[in-house]
Amino acid sequence: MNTIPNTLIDWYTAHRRDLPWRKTKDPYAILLSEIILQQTRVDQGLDYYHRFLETFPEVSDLASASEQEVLNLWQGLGYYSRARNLHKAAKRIVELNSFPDTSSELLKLPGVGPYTSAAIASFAFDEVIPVLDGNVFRFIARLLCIEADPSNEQAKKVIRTFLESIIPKEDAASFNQALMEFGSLQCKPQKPNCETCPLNSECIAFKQSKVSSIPLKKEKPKRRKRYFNYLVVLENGKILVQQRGGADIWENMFEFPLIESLEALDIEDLAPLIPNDILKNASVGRYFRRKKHLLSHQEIYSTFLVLNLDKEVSIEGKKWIPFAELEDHPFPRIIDKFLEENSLLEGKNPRFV
DNA sequence: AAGTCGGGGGA
DNA sequence: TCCCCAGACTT
Repeated sequence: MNTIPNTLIDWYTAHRRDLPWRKTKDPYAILLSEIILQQTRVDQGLDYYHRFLETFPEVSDLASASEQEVLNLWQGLGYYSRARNLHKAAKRIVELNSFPDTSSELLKLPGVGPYTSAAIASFAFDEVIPVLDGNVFRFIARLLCIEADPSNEQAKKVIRTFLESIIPKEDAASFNQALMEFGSLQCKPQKPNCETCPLNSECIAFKQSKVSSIPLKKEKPKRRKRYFNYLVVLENGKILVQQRGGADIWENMFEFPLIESLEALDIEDLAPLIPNDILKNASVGRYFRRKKHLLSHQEIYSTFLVLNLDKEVSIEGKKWIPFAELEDHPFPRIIDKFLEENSLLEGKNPRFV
């Protein structure tokens, strides 16, 4: 008889991608990969995984780094609370003197939720527990024809119960890998290849022609519009930056002095809002008009106004850094793009000066 | 239970 | 443009 697990494992053997975190049992490396891959496609996270392992080969290396170093390495990947929590988790593991080796202990680590704790417990410690990520939800929801969206806790419960009833006691890890890989490559979101699917005869959604409508989609929240007017304040090869606070996007990351407004501002509207301690010594340089930057819940319109100072004045809550030290500071993409486009990351004077 | 947290690749 | 990605945390 050909059970679902057997079918999946056979499919996996034939179609699996060669991914680095599948070649190790090191719980730290697996933790790293799982955190990086939260809400992130494999090809987007791959380089970060290698860089983190190279920079911090062991969990103790990560634990003894500064948060700024960790955020700096995470720069560009998004959802930066993952980096801050990963750093906290590493410190916790070092304190514990041993790596948590059960899903329930792993669940206590910051940034480690139901999916990630199950994944690490399964892949690193061979615990018999099913993983339930977006790929698995989609696959099983279609197989059982569960018309719900992925945030539906009741549907997750049904799916978990089903998975627990079929998960093999021996090599549950391969079964879990196969589950996710199948959801990702075969039972994919758009245009799944149902005609050649080895499970189509058992797929209720397929029989009922409901595959394309499962899982249900949640109505997308509207993006809040924000207007970020950045001041690019320069003086003798240095630039003025500040660190962002909490309770907002990009917590603890750096940016230029910011004037946020509820509406789009013209440069005439902006001028009177520039802090006096900056403005009084400044000559106004180039003005970069609005660009749009999309986040999942926000739509940010940015402008950049260059101000050249003739002497370095100290400004409360902000610090001057030489161009060459920009690369040591974690910036959100909106700032990093500006730095790139104007050659500021090369330690030279920017293009517009 | 709903809102918030990034960024990018592909259709 | 829209969709969605190896989700978790806060409110």
